[in-house]
Order: sequence, then structure tokens, then C-alpha cells
Amino acid sequence: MSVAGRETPGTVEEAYAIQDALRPLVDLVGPGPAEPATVAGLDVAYADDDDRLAAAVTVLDARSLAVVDSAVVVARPAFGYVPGLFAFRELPALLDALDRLAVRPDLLICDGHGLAHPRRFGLACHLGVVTGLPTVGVGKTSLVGRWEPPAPRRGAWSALRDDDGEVLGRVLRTRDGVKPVFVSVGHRVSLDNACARVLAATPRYRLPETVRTADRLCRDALRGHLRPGQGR
DNA sequence: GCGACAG
DNA sequence: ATCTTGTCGC
Repeated sequence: MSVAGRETPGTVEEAYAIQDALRPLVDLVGPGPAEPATVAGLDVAYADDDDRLAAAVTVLDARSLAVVDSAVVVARPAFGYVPGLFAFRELPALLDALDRLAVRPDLLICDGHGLAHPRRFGLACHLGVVTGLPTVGVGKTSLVGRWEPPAPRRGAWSALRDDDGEVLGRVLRTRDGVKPVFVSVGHRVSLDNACARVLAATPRYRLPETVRTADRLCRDALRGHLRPGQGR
């Protein structure tokens, strides 16, 4: 059976059609939680590039950033890697992982863009529409849009815009003097709040603790745990 | 036609 | 995403 928005397309054309059909369902109004109790991070790791992947979700206490719940699923990529259709690759496994959580997080911080997407429907939007949860997209590199480097201090940002001037997101400095990240709205959050939540989840490193904990979890699940006494 | 192109 | 040593710096 299929839940609305979670079907896997058979062709690129079908994938575009699904995105076009779901895009109007994105909620761009809701400001989102200003003080979420929990924030979740989602990430995926790959092995042999096209054979296997591990999708992980970690739920953190929003204040202490301690992990309070997590789930990881090993599966096969559901779709080839096509820029702009990236979500179809990881979505099924990520949704499986989300279903296995005992705690329902108040906000999802996704590893990939939201509105900063060619058709304004990146992974973060897709996950938001399907789950109904507020979502934020955080990318390490850009997919679309033009921007100027933000000031060197943590918290500084500049607008990410398309050629027509439409704001797609922000280029946000999460750490002094370090390469900024790309933040965009996914679903049910304002851009201001999205950036605030990302900064709140990023006390020390370049990337939010949410993505760091999820990254570790799926990487470990894929490569197998290392036994004590063994290197690396 | 020639690049660019989330993970 | 992943393939990968050493090296600079707090």
C-alpha cells in the first residue's frame, strides 16, 4: 500500500510529476516551534554507492542536545541519484526509520535542501509534507541560487536568491570563520525560525548536532561496529 | 552545444 | 555520498 507522497517513481518524468503535485501542500505559513522539546536529525550513508544505504534518525533534547531516541534502517536506494530528485533515493528508508521512533520529534532537521530546490520541493519539503512535521533543510553545498558570503562571525547570514530575486533560503555562518551552511524552509516553519533552530542545534561545530549524531549512527550501522582493540 | 548539479 | 595521510591549530 502507499501513503500519499511516499510512492517511488519509475521514471524521471514521473518523479517531476510527483513533486509538482506535492509542492502545493507545503505549508509556508506556520512559524514552527520557537521552543521545541525535541529536535531530530536525519542522515543517510552509502556503501558500494548503489547497493546499500543506512538511514538514521536521532532525536535530541532541544535544550541539552542529548540523544533521547534513535532509529536506523538498512535498505537499498529507492531511486538513482539525480540532482533535484534526490529525495526519492532516501525517502522510503528515512520514513521507515521515523516510523520506528518511540518519540515523535517536534522538528526535523534534514540533510538536504527544502525550498532551495529547482522546483521548490527539496527533501526537507517532501519529508514535511509526508510526515506533517515541521522541517528545515540544511545543505553543506548549494543546489540552486546566488548569494554573497556572509560576515565571518557565527550567526551572520546572507540571502540565497534565485535569478528573479525570490528568497530561497539563507547562507548561514554557524561557526566563526568557517564555511557557511545553506538553510531553507521545509514545511511549517518560517525562515527566521529555521535559522534560529539550526543555530541552537549548532553550539560547537559547523553542522548541527542533529546531523552529526545521525551521521554517526548510519555510518556505524553500515560499516559494522568496530571491535575494541582494532584501529579505525 | 557546454557546464552545473543537495547526497 | 565515497575513495584517503599527514598536518596545522586550539
